[in-house]
Amino acid sequence: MTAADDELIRVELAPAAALFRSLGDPTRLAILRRLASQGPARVVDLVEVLGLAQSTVSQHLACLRGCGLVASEPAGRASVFRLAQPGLVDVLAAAEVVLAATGNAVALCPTYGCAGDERVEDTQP
Amino acid sequence: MTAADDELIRVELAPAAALFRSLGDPTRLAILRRLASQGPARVVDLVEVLGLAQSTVSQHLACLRGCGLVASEPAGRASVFRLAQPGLVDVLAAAEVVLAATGNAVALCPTYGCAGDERVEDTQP
DNA sequence: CGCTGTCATCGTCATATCCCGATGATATCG
DNA sequence: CGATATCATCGGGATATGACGATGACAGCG
Repeated sequence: MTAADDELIRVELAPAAALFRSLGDPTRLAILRRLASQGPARVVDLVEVLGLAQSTVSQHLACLRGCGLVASEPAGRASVFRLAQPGLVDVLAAAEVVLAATGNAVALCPTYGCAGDERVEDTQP
Repeated sequence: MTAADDELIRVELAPAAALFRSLGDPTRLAILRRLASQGPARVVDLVEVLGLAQSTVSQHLACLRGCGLVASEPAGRASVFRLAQPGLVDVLAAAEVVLAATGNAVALCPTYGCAGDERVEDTQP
């Protein structure tokens, strides 16, 4: 019974995990916040803001579009991307609440995805 | 100007990205949901539910504890883990709303973290 | 009609992530 | 006191992830 539950649990949680994983990259998160706060943007605008290669930004946008989180419309010879899920701002807001409660302890985790390499100077050097 | 903004953006978003990344693993997500729905649990209980090695579960718990998402108390020769951030349930709930809106399109993403390897047979073969 | 600007895709590489088995620490029971 | 149960940590290996440059497709400008 538990042997079957193991996989059932994973399958059940896979979509949620995939969503959070999409949000778990600083680049994609920056894209979403930019689209949420300043409205639609072109790829070249995001390239300017992010300071990454155009191919990198395009690939992240393809990921977000594939997940249904953003949508694109052709505009002239460019593509304009916009948020496709208004509910995302609620997710981000709820996350901000948790972050405020934890301080920035989230940056202290030494293992497993918790950005263990960032400097976390809470006190002055 | 943008050159400086690049890093500022990453630093600003790093904690949020780390939080989402913690939530972006099926195993950690299963742990959190279990703790949220059924209350505190010991490591051995989670091992039973997840069907993974004890060292694996312990490491995930160390990650979650390091991030301040769960807390542990010694109880006899065991450790009892519980949710440390009630706000997490709001994050999960907001995510469920987005998932319902996207269907399970989130599982279709061919690249970048969106679980592109899961089978997504919407139509019969 | 040729040219330029914008975007998508491909292949590759360095690194991070995740899982495991083995080992050590600590507390309870007989 | 010795034995056992429970957990934390270490080191390693297979895979996923994210970045880049190069190339191709497509629309608009001169």
